[in-house]
Amino acid sequence: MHSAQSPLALKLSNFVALTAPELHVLDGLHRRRRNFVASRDLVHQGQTHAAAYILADGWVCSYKLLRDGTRQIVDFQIPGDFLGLRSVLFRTADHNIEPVTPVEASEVMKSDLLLAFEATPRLATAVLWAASRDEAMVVEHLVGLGRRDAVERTAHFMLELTARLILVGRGSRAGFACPLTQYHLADALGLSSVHVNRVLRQLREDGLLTFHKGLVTIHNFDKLVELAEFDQAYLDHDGPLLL
Amino acid sequence: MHSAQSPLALKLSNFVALTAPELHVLDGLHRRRRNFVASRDLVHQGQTHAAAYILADGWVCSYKLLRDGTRQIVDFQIPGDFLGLRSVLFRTADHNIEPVTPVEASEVMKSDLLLAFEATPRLATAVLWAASRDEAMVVEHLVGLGRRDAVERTAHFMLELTARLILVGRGSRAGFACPLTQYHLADALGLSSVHVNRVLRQLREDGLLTFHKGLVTIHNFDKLVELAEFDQAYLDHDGPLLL
DNA sequence: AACCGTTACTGATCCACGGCAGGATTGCCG
DNA sequence: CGGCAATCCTGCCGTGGATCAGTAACGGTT
Repeated sequence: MHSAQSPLALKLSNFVALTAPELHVLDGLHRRRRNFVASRDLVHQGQTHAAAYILADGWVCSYKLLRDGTRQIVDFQIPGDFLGLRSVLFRTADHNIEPVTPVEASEVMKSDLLLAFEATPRLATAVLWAASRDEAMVVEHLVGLGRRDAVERTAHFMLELTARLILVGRGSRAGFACPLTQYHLADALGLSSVHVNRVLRQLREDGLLTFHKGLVTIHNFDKLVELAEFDQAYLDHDGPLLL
Repeated sequence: MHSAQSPLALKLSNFVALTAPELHVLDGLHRRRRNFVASRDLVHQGQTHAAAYILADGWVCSYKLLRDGTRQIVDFQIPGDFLGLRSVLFRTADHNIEPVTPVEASEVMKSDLLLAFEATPRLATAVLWAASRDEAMVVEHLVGLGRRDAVERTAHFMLELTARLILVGRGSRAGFACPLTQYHLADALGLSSVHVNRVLRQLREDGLLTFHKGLVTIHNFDKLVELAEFDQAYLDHDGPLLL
């Protein structure tokens, strides 16, 4: 048995108090460790039969490539997140997945997952809950791209990351370690990298947040939430809150 | 037994050839008919315990409201689509749902759905497939908001609608009946209604598509696909293609 | 008929953001 | 040490689309 809890177990324990046998089953999913280097695509558009993974360490991003060479990052995955769940259930992948950092992940096969779910239904519910939460975040992302200006959008994005990282014990309201470049931010936020730089400067000058040297420092959490119109519900989960 | 096939049955039959008993089960979900008038919200943000529906006739939209009064429409639902699946599985709704037209829908309860899935696993797979397809469309929508200009985005959106409507027999490559106003388009595309108007004019002047009097007429399908960088895979499904 | 609400359409002005171009900083590698 | 590649940062100018401020066309209601 591992000494430290996996990020996934940590995340799920925010929603249901997991029993020892459940934790054990979860642990069983983490055999078959694999490592990937940064920047070499892990999955690419059109690929059939990609595997699914649970991220143990490192960050990856899922993105779509456009004809003119630009790309739109749809989502980042951080430790504890599932990776390519959809593309394992269904035919070909419709997007690319690229490691942002070196990545450590556990390959999970469809059958293993289904077995685990059968053995521990509460686990299945918790995973579904987490997946549904991720989907809600994609929707928020969409809303941001459509209706928020660059500053609000960036602030919102940072808060979202904060909320997610807190769940896996890798961040707090004071900040977190962030391996993203300004180019990554640009591709995710639908901005040019030049403009991202300006936005970050403004956030810094307004005393809200600093993005520097792989470290995001939040100086004024409440003002940031106010500015971004961030839904606090993501953060206010004092203990397991599942049905 | 109903004389005409339900839009949902029609849609699913694009992916799996449904057997008579499967169709029967599907039909059973369509008891409990309900009607809604246009424009009065069917579900609103924060509402707990909203029901799930299968749309039989009419269009609805799901949107998020922002502080400044603007809104972002995340998706439209057309006949054959599920409605609020997520918000029935999980606690409170995080978005609003508004009928665009008068709507006829069948209320489905969690238990009914689960029973139907148990009885006919292939049905469950088909529904999952459809849901996953919808999710992919939300992602495409996101990409459009982030990285496509107004004209491309509008063109892409129209093609997406076309593809979806074809599946339920309410459209063709020549066009479809469209109850949306230019304000709806604006809220979905992240544009001002003024600009939507200009974009539609340009599409019309370029001989690509006309949006007039509740009718979308496509004049040059191929050029539209080219302009919007639309993924033809959505349309090329000659017969059931599911595992 | 006169009235009203909704939707479509247009022109003038403004500004958020993109594109380009160049400089500074860092870290890596021989 | 010097050279190279990322990444970060900034100034200047162009532009896509927002905003404002209307007009026009169309039911529907009384």
